[in-house]
Amino acid sequence: MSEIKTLKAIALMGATGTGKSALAMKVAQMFHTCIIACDSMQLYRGLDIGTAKPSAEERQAAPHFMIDCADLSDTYSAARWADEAADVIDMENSKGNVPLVVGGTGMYLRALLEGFADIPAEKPEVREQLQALQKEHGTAHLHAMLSSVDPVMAARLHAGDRQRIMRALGVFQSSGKTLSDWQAESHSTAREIECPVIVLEVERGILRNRIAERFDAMMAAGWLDEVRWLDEQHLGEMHPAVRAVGYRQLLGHLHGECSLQQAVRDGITATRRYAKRQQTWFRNQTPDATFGEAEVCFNAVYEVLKS
RNA sequence: GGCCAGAUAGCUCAGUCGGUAGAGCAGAGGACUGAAAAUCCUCGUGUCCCUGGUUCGAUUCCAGGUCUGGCCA
Repeated sequence: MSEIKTLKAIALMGATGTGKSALAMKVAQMFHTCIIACDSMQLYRGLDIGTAKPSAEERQAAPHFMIDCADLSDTYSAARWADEAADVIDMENSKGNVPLVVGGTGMYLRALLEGFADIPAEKPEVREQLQALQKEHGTAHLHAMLSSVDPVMAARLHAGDRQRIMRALGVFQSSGKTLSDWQAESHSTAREIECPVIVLEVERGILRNRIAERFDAMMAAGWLDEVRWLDEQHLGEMHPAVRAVGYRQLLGHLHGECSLQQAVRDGITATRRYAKRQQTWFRNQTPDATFGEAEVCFNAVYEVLKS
């Protein structure tokens, strides 16, 4: 039994394109601390340009964690990220550092701060069967299945929400216990952590322009070659990387579904919608956070780190 | 200059046999407990181009005008 210690970190979150990484770099250098990427895509090796991954120089200027820590063949999850991030925080704390958790993946931060129910992994063959069923009979059929097995969860989920429905069925068929029971009964993996959350906000209209400009810059930097490489990995359509914003649209073009120009346009739109979803998340799921523009966020981080 | 076809939501268009109109996309808001850059839910009043005519009533029919395409000169 290790003694219970309180982890200390500070989270700087924000939608894609808000400039949180640049702000985090500045603060990390100023206080000689490290950055833990809270990003579900930057952790994959090979996805560089399209994920706006920090450059080698930037990673040298300030230590970064949870970047390039997985192969594309790995299956990552919020819980796994949270466990590994917590280890990094622990290690850095013991060196006297308060790490900056920086990114836009809200659920990963939630997993770190609140923990998840301790549910055993789903069996891969169960998942495959469910996917086949979904393809053949549709999502509503799976929802009906869930209703007979876990009515509590079924009532909570919309009949079209295939991802969550498949998760709920997968957990039940793998463990013999319903997801709602797991979530209600199981002890949480929550750890002791002290981590103020600061959310960098940028006015929607400005963010929209920035997203378009950045998308073009990524194209100019050779993003399409990266997507060609990704295509050659033959990951299958369920892999997170091939469904990621921008990658998905550019893959569509490579598969002859539309012109490059159209793929870029659709990719920009998809990125904007993603940013909007992130803003909705932070606005409503992290109500205790400090919200503001760069200066407000800098001051908030400064107040925490100077002590 | 002449002829033809258009002109309806931010965009592409449907429709109203004359009773003031609706889809897709875009956009906005929301949900979110191990794929989350995912997955899903909700939201449609707009001088129906302008002016006049017919009519109880015109966005719809008629005439003229303006603009945009196409064809002919």
